[in-house]
Amino acid sequence: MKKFIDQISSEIKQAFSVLGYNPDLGKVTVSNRPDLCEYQCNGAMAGAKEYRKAPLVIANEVAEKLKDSRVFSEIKVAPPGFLNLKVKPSFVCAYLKQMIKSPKFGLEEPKQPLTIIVDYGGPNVAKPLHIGHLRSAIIGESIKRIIRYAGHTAIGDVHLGDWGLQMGLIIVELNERKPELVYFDPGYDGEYPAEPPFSIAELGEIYPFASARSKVDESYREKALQATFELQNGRIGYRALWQHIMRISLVDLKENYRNLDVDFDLWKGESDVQDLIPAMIDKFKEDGFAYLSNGAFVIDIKEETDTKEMPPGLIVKSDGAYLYLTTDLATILERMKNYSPEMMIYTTDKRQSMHFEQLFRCARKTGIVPPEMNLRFLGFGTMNGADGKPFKTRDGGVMRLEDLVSLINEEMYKKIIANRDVCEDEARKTAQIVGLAALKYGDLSNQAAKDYIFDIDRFTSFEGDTGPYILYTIVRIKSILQKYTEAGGVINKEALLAPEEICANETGASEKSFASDFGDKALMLTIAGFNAMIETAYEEIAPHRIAAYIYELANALNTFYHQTKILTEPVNEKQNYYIALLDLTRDILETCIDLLGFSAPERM
RNA sequence: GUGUUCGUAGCUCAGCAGGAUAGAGCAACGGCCUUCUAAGCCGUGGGUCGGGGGUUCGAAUCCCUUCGAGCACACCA
Repeated sequence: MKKFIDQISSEIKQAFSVLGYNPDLGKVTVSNRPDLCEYQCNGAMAGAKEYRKAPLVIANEVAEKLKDSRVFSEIKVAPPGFLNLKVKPSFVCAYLKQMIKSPKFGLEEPKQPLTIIVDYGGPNVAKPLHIGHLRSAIIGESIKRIIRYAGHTAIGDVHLGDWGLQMGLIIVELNERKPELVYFDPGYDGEYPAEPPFSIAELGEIYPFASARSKVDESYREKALQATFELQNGRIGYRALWQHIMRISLVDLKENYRNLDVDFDLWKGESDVQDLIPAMIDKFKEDGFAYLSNGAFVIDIKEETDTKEMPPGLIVKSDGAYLYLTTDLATILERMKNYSPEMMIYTTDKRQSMHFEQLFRCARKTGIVPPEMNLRFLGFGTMNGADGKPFKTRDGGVMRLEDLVSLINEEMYKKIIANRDVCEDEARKTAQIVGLAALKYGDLSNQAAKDYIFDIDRFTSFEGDTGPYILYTIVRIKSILQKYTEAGGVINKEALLAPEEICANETGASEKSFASDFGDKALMLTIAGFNAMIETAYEEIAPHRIAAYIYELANALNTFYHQTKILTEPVNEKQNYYIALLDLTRDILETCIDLLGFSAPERM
């Protein structure tokens, strides 16, 4: 259904048009002076020059034309030519009723649904997930859900880093520690053991150790590079070892992502496209895109309009090994073949923007994707500690994701038992739900591209613009609705009568006695903006739009809540109306938090 | 050096296809619970939107310039 603001706009546009002005001048925006009006139109000022008339004259003409409008209860002209608008409660109620009947609260389905691949998560196999992986998972998951809600097909791919140097490092380190293992014997031709020669705990410890050593020990690093090369070229013992690493790690990764309520459709990785690479590179050479430079194969991607140096894309290293770019290109090739998507979105740290610029240019230039293909890089900022520097543990190390999650859950648990009388089990469960909301909302309420300060005290606070505050609002609504139905009430979703209709049944009450200028009007208008907000969030791929919206909606609800006694309301029509409004607000809030990737408990 | 992102209240952040008095939250201060969850609501104080130019009737928002910060610049991912 048409957006609320567009419906208002078309009313004004028509007036402009009838008066002989450009209808586009009638565009309406939400007021930035809520003390004066609900919506405003600035078209009279914008059109003054073109029509050589004073803006006030134009504005007055339009206001005169609209004085019997079915939409507006008030149209005022303010110098130098603002049109200040208030909407009739009956008009808003009618809109809300229609929202309730429409799927997705009136969000229109796209004319052409797209297939969009969202590449996020990006964990490296055998490396423990740390907080650096958190943002990719949280943001990507939300984007995927937003795309789906907007009516498109989204395919989430975790895109594992399972084929790079870290594998070589692990192999070399393992060789140092357990040289007797058959995997390292080139002459071995028997079956390899089914049981892995290490535990997940060992694996988690081996990588950081090896990585640190490779940075100070040149020959060690050389060995790791060599092992990486041999793994990629099919050394059978290394492949067997790699299988073990993969199996153990994946179990752990899936567990971690499940705890974050992050879910991937595809568990593809760099290794999955290795078979495609040789042919792909041959084709690049054949077509004249790839050429030899300093012993490596590169693709030139400079463009005439470039104002910066653009290094060529490196496809094959001088030692014959492949790189990030190679694998990513092959991945695009495979995705095109399997899913023919219209768009691909990559959610990684913004420091990789150069890489993606190279990747996208290579893909277009070599024809792997058609020129009109929408390839988007959504780089996010660094998560910093309270000091503004990259977040570290107290002893200066990188914090593990699971440690961070339990830290927050513990904090939540303490607050819950301090404030409410609940049993241990429920407190733990609630802490987990609220903790995840705190974490995700804290992240997603910021613009993704910016760095942000991760402040555990702030995020886990129940006050202000936080996840827990949003959940608290939802729980409040649920509590009232539950009491209402327990007392025998039946929720009638469509009981949204306009105040004048309710007042018709109530002697002596005026429309002003409630609704028109009070909390519930603001609440209704916020609700009416839902579909417009979702459209923006999708177009901008911006979860923080949703966060801002639900904060506004929660505020409107709480204001309404405090000035209205709902369960004790004696007039039936009024109470039904309140209940319907609460019910709708809860539905929308829960829909929105689901798009951000978390949920609300029944009580907290 | 080249490019890029960004400088908004004491702190953390919104607002940026130009609009009226620049908004929230935290922190500070003051009110509101015998009645639907006070983890809430209402209110007060706090800002030359880094500086300087320009475009415009009108700029935090667009353009130029300057200062400051982060990040990236072929054989890691």
